[in-house]
Amino acid sequence: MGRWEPDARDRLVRAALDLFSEQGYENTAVAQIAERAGLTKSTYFRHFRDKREVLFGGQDEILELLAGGIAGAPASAGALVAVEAALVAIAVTFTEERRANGPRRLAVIASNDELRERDALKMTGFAAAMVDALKRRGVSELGAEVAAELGVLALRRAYSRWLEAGGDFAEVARRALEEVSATAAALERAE
Amino acid sequence: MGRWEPDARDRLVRAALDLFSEQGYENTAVAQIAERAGLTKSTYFRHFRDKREVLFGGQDEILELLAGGIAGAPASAGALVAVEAALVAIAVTFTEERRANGPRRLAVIASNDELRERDALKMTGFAAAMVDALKRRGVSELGAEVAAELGVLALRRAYSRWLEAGGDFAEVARRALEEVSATAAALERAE
DNA sequence: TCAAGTGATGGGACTTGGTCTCATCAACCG
DNA sequence: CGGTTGATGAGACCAAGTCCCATCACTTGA
Repeated sequence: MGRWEPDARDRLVRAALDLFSEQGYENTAVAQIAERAGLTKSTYFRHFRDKREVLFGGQDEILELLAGGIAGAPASAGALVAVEAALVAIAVTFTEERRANGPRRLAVIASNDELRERDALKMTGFAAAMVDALKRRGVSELGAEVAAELGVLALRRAYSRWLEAGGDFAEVARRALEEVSATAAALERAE
Repeated sequence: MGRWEPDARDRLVRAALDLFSEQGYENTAVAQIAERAGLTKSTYFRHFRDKREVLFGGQDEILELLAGGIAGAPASAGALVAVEAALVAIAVTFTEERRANGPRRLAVIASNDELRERDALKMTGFAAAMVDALKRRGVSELGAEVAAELGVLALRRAYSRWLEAGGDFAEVARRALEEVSATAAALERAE
C-alpha cells in the first residue's frame, strides 16, 4: 500500500478500533495502529493529537450542532425546549455506521481510565457549549447550567438506548429528555 | 535534605503546585517536582500514579464521605435530601489550608486540558458514587442519576463560592443545592 | 513537455511520562 | 547486635508525543 491511498483518517480509526478490541487499549502502540493502516506514527499524529483522540473524532461538529440547535429554537422556547432542539440537531451525526461501531467503541472506552477521562471531558464540552448558547438567549447562568446538565444526561441515555434499539435518534433523544426533566420535576415533591 | 524527612507526600504536593504556578504545567517535569521536594522521580511515582494526580489527592476520601452521607440520611428522606446530606458530609474535608491553595490549584487545572480531563473524571466519580448510594436506598436509576448530577452541579458552585467568600462549607453547599433544585423545578414551567 | 510548487507522508532524533528491578539506608525489634 | 521492614535512590527501559527535514505524488503554468 503506497502513498496517496485515500481516507487515511478513516483507515486509522478502523485500525485503532480493531486493535483496541482485539488486544486492549494499553497493549496497542500508536505505531501499530499506523502500521495496520499502512501509515507511520508521524502521520498518525498529524491526524489525531494523541492516542485517545482516534476514538473521539467528529465531536467538534457536534459542538456546533448543539449550539446551532439552541440558537435556532423559537424565541418563545424555554431552556429545556431549546435543549431539546439541540439534541434533535445532532441526530444527523448518528449514522448507521456509527451505530455499528458504537458498542465496540463503548466497551473500549469503559475499559480504560484515560479514555473515560477523555469521554468525561467531551461531555463537559457538550454541556459548556449548551450553557453558552443558552446564555446568549437570555437564560440565567444557573438556569443554563441546570438545563445543560439535564441535556447531557438525556443525551447519554439516548445514545445508549439508540445503540441497543436503533430507530430515529431524534425521537429517542426527545423521549429521553422528557423522562429526565419529568424526573427532575418529581424530585422536588418527594421530600 | 536526607532520607526520612517526614511528609514526603505533602512536600511533593506543595512543590508541584508552586512549580505549576510559576512556570506552567507543561513546562514542569516530574523529575523537577521531585527534586524541589528533595526526592527523586521514583519516589514521586510511589506517591502518585501520574503527573496529574498530585493535584487531585484525597478524593477517595470524598467518595466515601459522599456515599456515607447518603447512606446515613433518614429513611424518610427523598433523593435530594440524601444528596444534601452527602454534600454536608464532605464539608470536613474543606479545610482552611485547602481554601488557601484552592485558587492557584483551580488556575492550574483550567490552564491545561489533561488536568481538566482528570477533573471531569473526578466529578463523574462523585456522581457515580452518589448514584450507587442512592440506588441502595431504593431510588430509581433515573432518579438517582438526576439527583446526583444536580448534586455535582451544586457541589461545583458551592466550591467556587466557598473559595471566594469562605464560611462554613456545609452551609454554602446547602444553599447551592437549594438554588439548583429550585431552578430545576422552575425549568419545567417555563415553556 | 517539463520545471516549479504544494501538500501529505516517511523517517529518525529527541524529550518526557511512566514502569520495573535491584541496591541502599534508616528505624524498629528481639 | 543482627535481622527485618519500609521507604528511598539509581538506572535501564518502553511508549507517547514533538520536531525537523527529506521524499514522493500530484498540480499548475509556461
